[in-house]
Amino acid sequence: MFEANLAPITPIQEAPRAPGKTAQAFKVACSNCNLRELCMPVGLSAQDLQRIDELVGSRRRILRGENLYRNGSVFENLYAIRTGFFKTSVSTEDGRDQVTGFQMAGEILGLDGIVNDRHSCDAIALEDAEVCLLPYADIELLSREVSALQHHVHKILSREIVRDQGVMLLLGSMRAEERLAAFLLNLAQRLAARGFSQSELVLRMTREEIGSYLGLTLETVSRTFGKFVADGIVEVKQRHVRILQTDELKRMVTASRKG
Amino acid sequence: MFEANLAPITPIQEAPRAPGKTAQAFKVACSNCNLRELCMPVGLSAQDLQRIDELVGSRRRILRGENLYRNGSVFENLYAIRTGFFKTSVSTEDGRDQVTGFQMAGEILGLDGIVNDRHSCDAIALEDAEVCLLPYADIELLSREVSALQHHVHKILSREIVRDQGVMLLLGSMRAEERLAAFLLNLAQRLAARGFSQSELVLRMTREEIGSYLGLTLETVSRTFGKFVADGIVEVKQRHVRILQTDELKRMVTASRKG
DNA sequence: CGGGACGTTGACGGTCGTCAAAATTAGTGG
DNA sequence: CCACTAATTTTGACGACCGTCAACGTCCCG
Repeated sequence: MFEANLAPITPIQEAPRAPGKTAQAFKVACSNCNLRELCMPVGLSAQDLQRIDELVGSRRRILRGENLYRNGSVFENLYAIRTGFFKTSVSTEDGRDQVTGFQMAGEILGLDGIVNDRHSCDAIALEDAEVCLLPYADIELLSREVSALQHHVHKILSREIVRDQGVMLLLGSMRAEERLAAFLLNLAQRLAARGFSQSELVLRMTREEIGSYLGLTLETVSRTFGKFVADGIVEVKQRHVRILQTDELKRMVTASRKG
Repeated sequence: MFEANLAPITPIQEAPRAPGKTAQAFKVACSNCNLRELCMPVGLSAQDLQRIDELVGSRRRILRGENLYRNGSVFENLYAIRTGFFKTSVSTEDGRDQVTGFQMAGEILGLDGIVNDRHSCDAIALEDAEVCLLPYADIELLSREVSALQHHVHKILSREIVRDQGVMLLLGSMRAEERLAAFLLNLAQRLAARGFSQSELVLRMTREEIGSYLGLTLETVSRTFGKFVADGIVEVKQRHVRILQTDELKRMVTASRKG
């Protein structure tokens, strides 16, 4: 509903790594990346692909709870998520804050920074993560020469705008049950597009973060989960959710309030 | 709060026109347009400016109530508003709908269409309007050569994303009074940036459209206006609004719910 | 094992949605 | 220019939904 449909790709495989050993500084290569179909334009020539390989500067690891960037910090890069899970949130001086999205592998972070050369929200890792740095100046340079990249950048920006419209629809016109149903369906769909189960998912965020995203309190989120369980629509064990009746969730989102 | 601050420019002057006479097909010239500072990159060379002049195809008049484009229609152009006032709204099959924004002179419409080659919302004129057509294919072509244009397009897209974040904050965490206060301040600020009065404004939209935008019912909007009037914060005569205490409106938006 | 973060559940009340009716304005055609 | 109808706005009464506050339970990690 909020994201464009993505063709399923092979599940993400993390290279096994000896415990305690620091991550090797792999040379980044989009051409080999199994997230390529999510991040990159399709139908590139081998030559263009290589130039984009060179564009991607390096990777950065972010630990759970750390900021990838902060509201007000200088904007220099876009970030492609390789592994891990993020939230973005905006806040006001007086402490009100609002989660504006949850981002997973293959999605792009940092688009908010372009307009003012500074970021306008916080991006925080909800689990240990790794991102590819995409220096914005290089993107502009290269997309002047590779029109497929140019168009792809425009699409990524436009997709975010369309996603935001969906969130506004949710926040402006849905009730608690509809919001949570839409949230679960959206997560499940995006995970499925990455090769994960369509019906089984692990929430990476707290009830409070879900509530902030959906414009609800954590108590309402908890109670609504409870109602779904009582109705046999989902099973919930802490952050593990199994969707039993996808169609019922869809019906809730689609059903008009007045009908 | 939602839009970047814009330097005030001279008020918009419509060329006087004999009644009943159809609008002349003016040759568009951005270089002479008094909205230039809103639409266009700054610091262009005369040569680049001329090339952008040529990019702008033609103008189109939209009558009040007509669609500039519809959800699902093919995306071909961006639109720069020359005169008039628009709303954009998304809707679901079941009839739920949500106003996602109100747009005025100097602002750009159509960004949602880039990602899927089709528009994902409706854009409807709230008063008779005139827009400049910006063929998207030409924008891509030219912005490969004029880097200032390229960057400007990115900024416009990014600005919309930041604006949307602000709307999410509003819808997700503010109460009725705070929402309406933020709405009025935002309108007043944007009008002031166009050379209009900061304190006196004419609403181009119904209470229902305001409500849809703010995630409220039209009754709540009406009642909240009534409360503002009773408190001496604004004067309201139908769609004419005079802001008497800007600082009080600001206080309402800034004040934490919990404080 | 203990402390803290997180989640659940209950009671209560406020905000705002719903329904209804009246008032005011805008729009249309004679 | 006026009458008539539709659209918009206002106002009231009522109650549902969900926020608030509080207490308790559970999980995780050092």
